Parts: sequence; structure tokens; C-alpha cells
Amino acid sequence: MKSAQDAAFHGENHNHRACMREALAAAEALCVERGLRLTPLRRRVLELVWQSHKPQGAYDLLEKLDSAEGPGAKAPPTIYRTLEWLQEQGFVHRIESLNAFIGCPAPDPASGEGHSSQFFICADCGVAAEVHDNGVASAIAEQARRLGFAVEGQTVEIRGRCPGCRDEAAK
Amino acid sequence: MKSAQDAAFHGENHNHRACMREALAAAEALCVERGLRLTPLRRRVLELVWQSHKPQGAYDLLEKLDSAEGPGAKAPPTIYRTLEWLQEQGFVHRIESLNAFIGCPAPDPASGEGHSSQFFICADCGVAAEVHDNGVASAIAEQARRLGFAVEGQTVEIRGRCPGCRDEAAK
DNA sequence: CTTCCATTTGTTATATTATAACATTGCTTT
DNA sequence: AAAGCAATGTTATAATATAACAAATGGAAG
Repeated sequence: MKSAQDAAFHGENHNHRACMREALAAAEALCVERGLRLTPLRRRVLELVWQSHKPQGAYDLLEKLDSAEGPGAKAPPTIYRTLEWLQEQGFVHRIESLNAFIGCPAPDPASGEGHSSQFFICADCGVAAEVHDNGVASAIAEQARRLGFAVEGQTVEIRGRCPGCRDEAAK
Repeated sequence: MKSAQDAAFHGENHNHRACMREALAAAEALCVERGLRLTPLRRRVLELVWQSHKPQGAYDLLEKLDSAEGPGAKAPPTIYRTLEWLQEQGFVHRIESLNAFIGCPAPDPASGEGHSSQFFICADCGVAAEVHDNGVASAIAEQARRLGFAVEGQTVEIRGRCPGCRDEAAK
């Protein structure tokens, strides 16, 4: 299962350029489909979010956004508004336990499982893997049913150590 | 199952005074057992956290703490430090998606299931129910195994509507 | 009992994260 | 071109959190 693990945490032979290109293309396609405007600013921020598989803070992204035009070029509302829109479109997720943002690899409702994703976040390298596990989702749904609780949204964030960093640590 | 649901969300005939007394007693007992000091400040903050089953922000708690001695009596580090200690002891949990804190009804390792709790949080009334669902825990553990991921901690927070608020909304 | 040490609490300042409110720009439709 | 609307810019401030150091408190050792 080595390759599947690496796939999730983008180890070894991960072609990130292609990975990012795909994500951007998917977002573009969905915007066309939905009649929405992926403006230069929005596209730029989405690219920044996708620069890595590590959740990034709003101010980190803002700084990178500024780096073209010099510091202080943009103010916080710019980045927060843009991130909010990207989240609404499902292009980006917020990681609550880190106050940070990460690109969604499956924003398409057809391929994704609604909005029940789980994140496995490496405390060591910072990389986060998004998965859509039916077992987790249905266990939560079942517990909700027992409680008479109507689920509207979920935050499932697992902190720990990814395969690569475990290997490192074991040395 | 009406009563079990009410139990989780403390509806109807919930004796909160007794509920809080139990929690404080449990904390006291564990401190004795562990040789730790449940100082007046720590006790006071734990009481404040237990004033309701709604997660409360650090500054809300600070304000209540101040209310005895007048505003500004205590500074933020006081409340954050105290909450940190209470968390370390397992007396209090942090709700990441709300930046807020709530009392743990089962801080005793013997009765609790380690640290794998899930929170069902009503977006309407604000009440949060902590549960320890083995199904959820094992589904997460299984997925982690598949990913080769070593779990260190979990954040499982389900937003939605509690039974009581569903009934209200249905009127 | 008193000196010493460690823990706890207090205090000041500041960092980090986020939003409210209003101004401006720039399409798009007419 | 003018109106209307979505998007972005700007200013100010709110809300959340921590660093660093000072004081005091409470046991333990002598």
C-alpha cells in the first residue's frame, strides 16, 4: 500500500505542477458551468493556496499576494473575502484547528461526497491529506440519528504523523 | 429514545446544579489522586465553564471572572493559562470551530475512552454534547491505518441542530 | 520557623486572526 | 452614456492569543 499512502501525502514522485494545474482547471470548469467569475484575484489566491499541500494562514497568503506589488499592497479583507468565495465554491477548505486554508482536490459535487471530508494533518511536515471515508461519515450519521441531531456540517481533523515523517522519526 | 436524546442535550428535566457539582467533585478527586492543586482560580474558572453546556470564549470567561472584582481585574494570560491547565488535566475541551471551551463530563481516564471524543454542536441554541462513539473512533483508526498515519489527536465537531431546536423549528 | 525553591498568579505589551463599514472600480445592460 | 451590480480597495477596529518578565504564594529542607 506504499503508493496509496504516498499518494495521500504526496511523497516521493508527486508531480505537483500537474496537481496544481488540474485543480485550477477543475475550478475553471466549474465556474463556467456555474456562470461564476474566476477573476484574476481569485485565480491568483487559488494558485497560492495550491502552492503546497500544507494549510496556509490567511496572512501568509496575503503576504504572498503582496509580494508581487510590494508589502501592504492588499489589506486583510481582500484575502478573507476571496477565501470565503473560494470556500463557498468548494475550491478551498478551512482547517479549523490551524486557522488555515487548503485547496480541495475534489471540488466537483459529482466526484466528491457532498461535504463530508476528513483531514489527516501531519504535525511534523504540515501536510494535510483530505479523504472522503464512508465509514467515518456513516458512523457520524448513525450517532447523529441516535441523538436526534440534524447534521449540517462536519469538522473532522486528525492530527498525527504521516508515513514519511514516521519513517524519518524511526531512524 | 427521547430521554437519551434529552440527556445528551440537557433538555427538559436536567438538574444542572447537580451536573455541575458532579463535575467539580470529579475534578477535585482527580487532583487529589494526581497530587495536583485545584487552586481557587482554577476552581473558579472550571465553575464558569460549567455554568452552561454551551462552549464559551476565553474573553467571555474572563469577563465573568472579572465581574466579581470589577472590569479589567484580570488580564488575558490569566484565563488562557488556567484553561490550558484545565485542558491538560482533561477537565475542559477546546472547540476548535468556535474558539471556545466546554467542560468535560468524563475527565476520568477510567470512565472516558482516552481522548477520542466527538462533539455535536447545535447551531441554534449553542449547546454542545460530547460523546465517545466507538464507531467513529474505529472508522478513523481504520482510515489512519490505511494511510499509514499515526494518530496523535482528533478534532471531531459536528455542527447541526439538536432535537429540541428541531422541534422548535418544525412548529 | 525561616530560608529556599518551585509553582502559580499578576502585569504589560504585543502578536495573530478576522470583520465592519464605506469608497471606488469596472463590467453589463439598457 | 447612465444605471445597476458585482468585485475590489481602504480604513479602522474587533476578537483571539501569547511572550516576557515581575510578584506572591505555598510547601519542603534545613
